[in-house]
Amino acid sequence: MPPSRAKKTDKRVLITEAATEVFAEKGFHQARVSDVARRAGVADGTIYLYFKNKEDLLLSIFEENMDLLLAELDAALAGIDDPIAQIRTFARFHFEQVRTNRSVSEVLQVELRLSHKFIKEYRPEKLWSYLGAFGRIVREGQTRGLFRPDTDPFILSWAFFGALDEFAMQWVLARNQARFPLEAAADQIAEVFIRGMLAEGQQTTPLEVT
Amino acid sequence: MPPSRAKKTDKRVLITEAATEVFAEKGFHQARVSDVARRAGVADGTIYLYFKNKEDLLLSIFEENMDLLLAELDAALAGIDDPIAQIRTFARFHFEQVRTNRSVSEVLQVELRLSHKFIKEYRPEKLWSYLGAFGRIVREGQTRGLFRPDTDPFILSWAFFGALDEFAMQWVLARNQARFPLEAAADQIAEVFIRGMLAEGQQTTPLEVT
Amino acid sequence: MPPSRAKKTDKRVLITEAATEVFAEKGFHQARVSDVARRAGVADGTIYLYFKNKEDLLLSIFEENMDLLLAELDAALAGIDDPIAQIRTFARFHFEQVRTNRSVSEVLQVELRLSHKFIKEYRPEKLWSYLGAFGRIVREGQTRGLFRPDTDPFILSWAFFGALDEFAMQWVLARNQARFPLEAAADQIAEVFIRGMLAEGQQTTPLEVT
Amino acid sequence: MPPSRAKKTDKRVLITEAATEVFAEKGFHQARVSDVARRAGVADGTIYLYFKNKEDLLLSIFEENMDLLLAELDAALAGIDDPIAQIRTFARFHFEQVRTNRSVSEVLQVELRLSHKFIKEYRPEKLWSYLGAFGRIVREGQTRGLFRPDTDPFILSWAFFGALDEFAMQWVLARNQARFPLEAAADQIAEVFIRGMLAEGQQTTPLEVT
DNA sequence: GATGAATGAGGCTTCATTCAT
DNA sequence: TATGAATGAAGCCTCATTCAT
Repeated sequence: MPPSRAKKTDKRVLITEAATEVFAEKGFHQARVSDVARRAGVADGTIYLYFKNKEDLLLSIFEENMDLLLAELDAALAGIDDPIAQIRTFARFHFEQVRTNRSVSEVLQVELRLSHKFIKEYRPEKLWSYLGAFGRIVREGQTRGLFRPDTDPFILSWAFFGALDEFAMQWVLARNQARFPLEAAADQIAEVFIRGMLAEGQQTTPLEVT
Repeated sequence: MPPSRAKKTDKRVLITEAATEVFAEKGFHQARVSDVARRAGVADGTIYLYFKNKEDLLLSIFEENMDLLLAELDAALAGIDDPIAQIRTFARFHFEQVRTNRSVSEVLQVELRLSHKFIKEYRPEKLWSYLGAFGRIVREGQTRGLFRPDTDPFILSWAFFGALDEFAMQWVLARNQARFPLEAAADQIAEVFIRGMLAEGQQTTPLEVT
Repeated sequence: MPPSRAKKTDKRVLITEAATEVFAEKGFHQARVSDVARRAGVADGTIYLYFKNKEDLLLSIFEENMDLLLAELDAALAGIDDPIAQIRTFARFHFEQVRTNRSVSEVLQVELRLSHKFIKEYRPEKLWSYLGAFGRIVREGQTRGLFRPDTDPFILSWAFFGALDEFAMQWVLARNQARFPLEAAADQIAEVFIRGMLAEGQQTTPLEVT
Repeated sequence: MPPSRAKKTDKRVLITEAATEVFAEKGFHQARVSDVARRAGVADGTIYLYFKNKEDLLLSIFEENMDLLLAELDAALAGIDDPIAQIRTFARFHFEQVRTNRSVSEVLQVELRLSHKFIKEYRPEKLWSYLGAFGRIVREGQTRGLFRPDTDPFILSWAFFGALDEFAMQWVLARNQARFPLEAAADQIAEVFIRGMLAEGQQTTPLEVT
């Protein structure tokens, strides 16, 4: 890779990471472009070499982080066959991401709203893919007779995501984060959704301890 | 009621309602204070007789509607003894509010969360009592041996709220709202949480059709 | 005096006194009309029954306080024949007023500037009368051969007033007012001006101790 | 000096000078920031790259001119040994500055004093060194037996400054400036203070004509 | 006379974006 | 590519004044 191209990439990444942090700390509207520039160690104008405008920067963060998230989710679910185990893994995976990339998850929360509301032409398809993974698990479970056929995968996808995300948000916001134990929550939420969808006569596989 | 007091009250309400509509339509940041004033039929300055600043106006909308919401939630749950029925009622109630007060919901769901101050300092405390209602239902169900004793009412409160709230937000934001059927979602989500928490050997009471 | 007229007079005085205090504390531009109203215990609108506008209120304070000041200065100087003694009395009188009516003197300081600068048609003739008293003393001293004929009463009037007023201002502003001893200053300043104007061969009358 | 630095400096100076003129002409409160910007030939926002806000701009004018003034006063007094001659020079210097920098004086004399912040928090400290020069002259005169030992240098510093300053203000404000002859005033005021402080048996050195 | 809620013009300030270097 | 000084549109908010009661 020629050094010039490497440099270019570096700077873009630098800006993206800085923006993620700044947006997470101050909120998108409260954050100034020059804050991002300072944090990234570049000049204000440099940002406009890589992004069309402030909003584009926000969407890019969303897109890029979701790409990463999706790839990792796929990897996490890859080796698992049992839908029940997959749901548990999904929940744990989500909270692990939150814990590891706190800023990222904070920004995603906000963007979810911003992108829907103000950017009419923008559709958060990456988010749908994320949810789609849960929908597929449910449908697979239904096919196998494991889950009730009358549960709606689409509705429950949003519900499951909302449940995880709301708890994650509380954890992010909490002064005392011990009040919001992520691991316990992952298992509790997964368990409720699993049992809640279980067909008559089926039973939960035992929870594997990690 | 003396006319002068009535007038005073009217004007505050006028402004709050106008602000709710305008914020819902254009978004908080895109809305100008003078837009709200015009819609309310008052002068710009009048707004500042009742609200400290633009953000205070936004937070007041939350404050006032939450008070109302809590009172109505209590009323809705009041006559019901069965925890299972209460959960179903809770879910339906939440979505009914969303549908009935669409502008209000839009502001609560979307605009408020873009306020950094609201998110970071304000929200958790005010939601506590709304969530508390669900927590109480779960604990009562546990006491009666209806729900598993190993479910955590606190975690599930946030999860339940998150599930409802996320779906409600999608409905509010959706261009095609038929994609997000509120009644079906209420029952689906309630059912999953109920079954998900049910103790061994217990069974769901049949879903009453409204 | 009919009670209604007494009442009217009372309220005007109330407002004037409140305005003097408020203007002294916050400055004319920083003070709000409603501050004055609150301090006076009247409604905002009431002020406009007695004064044309905020500026008129300021000028009225000036006029009224200067009337009082002039009358008292005349009384203080009345029984004194010796110009030298009169100058000493003038200086002491000025500082006594400052000490007694601190707010008044603060406001006069500011108004002096405001009135000159912004109210083109306004001429602070009351101030000129105040200064005129000093000019007359000087001229009388010259007539009697006590003071040098080549001192300019007009110039020295402003100089004398400036000397007194600047020191008074420092006293007013000082956190530690002991640093600015008014009595000592009165005598020092009077003495310098007296000796400074004395004709050759003349000598100061001894300073009477009060 | 590199061109970039020169340009930056230029713009700050440009703004300061424009502000001085505009404030002198219209008064601080009547002047709009955009007036200053237009006069300086810059955009409104540019002013805020160099000054915190409008009042900071006003205070900066004071700050910068006082620094200059002090340096020039020191230079003016530098070659003179005789305290009496120094006092005359001081007075002439003060009025010469006023005449030469009329706009600056107008701002310092009038506008600054309408700033509550300036008056209450700022002024005394900054004047200290200007006044200190006079105090040192008096003390030197006392040491040499030229001035009475019972004159208080501190009190007379303020008095001297007040005398000069008051007359200067009248000159600045006067419609007919011939009424306030600066040279005559310089000599009159200096003479009064010199003779006023002279020890018994001492006599004034003759006034050198410039 | 007295009230004080309402008015609304006007200005300070911010900050995303540009562009000459 | 990178810079960062400069831009200038736009909007929140203040507060002197009015006027219906």
